Amino acid sequence: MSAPEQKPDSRGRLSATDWEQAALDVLAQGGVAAVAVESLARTLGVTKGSFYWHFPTREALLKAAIDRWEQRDEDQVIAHVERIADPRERLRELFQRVSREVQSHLVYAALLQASDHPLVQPVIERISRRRLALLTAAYAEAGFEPRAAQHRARLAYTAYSGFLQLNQRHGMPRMDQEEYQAYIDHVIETLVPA
Amino acid sequence: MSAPEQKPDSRGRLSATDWEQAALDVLAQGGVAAVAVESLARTLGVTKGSFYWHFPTREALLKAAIDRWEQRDEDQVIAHVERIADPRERLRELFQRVSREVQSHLVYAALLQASDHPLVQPVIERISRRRLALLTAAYAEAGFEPRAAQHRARLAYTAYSGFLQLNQRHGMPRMDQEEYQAYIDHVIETLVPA
DNA sequence: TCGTGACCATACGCGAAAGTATGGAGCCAG
DNA sequence: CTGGCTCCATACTTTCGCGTATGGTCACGA
Repeated sequence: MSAPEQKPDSRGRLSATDWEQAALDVLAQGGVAAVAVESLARTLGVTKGSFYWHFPTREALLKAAIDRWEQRDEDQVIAHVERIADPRERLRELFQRVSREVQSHLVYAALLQASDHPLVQPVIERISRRRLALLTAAYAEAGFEPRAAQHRARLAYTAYSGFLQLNQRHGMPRMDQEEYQAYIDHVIETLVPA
Repeated sequence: MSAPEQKPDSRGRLSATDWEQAALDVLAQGGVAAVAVESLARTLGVTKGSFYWHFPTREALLKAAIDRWEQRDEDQVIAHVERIADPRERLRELFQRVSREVQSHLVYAALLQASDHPLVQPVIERISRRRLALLTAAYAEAGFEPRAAQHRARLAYTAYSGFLQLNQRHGMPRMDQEEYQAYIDHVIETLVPA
């Protein structure tokens, strides 16, 4: 999580990938605004001169990092989850993954916070559609009418995204593991047909 | 919504209240970042010189505007809603108010987006606690076990806040009035005991 | 060894937005 | 009519973060 780097090339030299990874780290914690080149450079132990060799602009880094995240984490989660047949299990797995794989969801929460940014707006829209479609299909498959499936999917998704929002920095007495599990169970019990 | 101002004093002179109101307007649409003094000054037809007479700093305006909003809208909504006896009606009324009184909820959505800001963080935390307590009490009153009431309240609140997030600028094919109503009905049907 | 290219440091320019200094126009009490 | 108070304009300084210009170092192949 906080290790120096992975490919020490020969002696401290960095690659574009290193910058993208570092960008994702600070993005998960400080939001989009925290992805600043001079700040990142200090974190990586170099100066701006390095950055502008690898990337033409800050936006380029942001885009590269987000694309990287979307491919690596997001697609992987979708692919894994959509293999589960039972929709009840599918929803459970989705919410369970919020506790494990914290990093990925922190990035998503950060992107949600900055959904007005012209660069993340299409990403959020894309992911929202995909996840909503996933949930809608699951509910339809579980016997819901098309209209009801859509509504229930929207409810589940907004509950998920609102949950991420609440468990951000702003207070809200951090739930412990036990209460969290109990909450997840309650959600599944409420949003998934018996 | 876009009227010049309400208290033209004698000839164009502004008061601190005018600035706060204008700040809330742009806050609802452009978020916290949109509350800039020179931009606001242009909107009001004056210059920065005016602003820094009424307020010592930009943060002061932000705080005053948010406080104003919290007292005027938030407290009023809470007071009105908590008078309703039936929790089913209480929840329905809460979600219904998202369509009417758009302005107030837009401000809340904007504040949610900027929940990392040191000035809005305590506000969000305060409001979240209050609304969660309201919902928890309602569910408890409706016969839920204390633990279940807390969970259901959390689910309802996160669904609400996530819903606000989805209906921001970022795409998501704007629901029309009919579909919106159908969705609300579905939510109530799902989250409120028969 | 030489030189070329990858990677980085240093120093600067620049634009946006906050905040400051100061003066001016209008109104009201005396 | 005059002094003072309120509200605002103009011009300036400061800060911060992006981006640029330019040169330096180290490795590696010919």
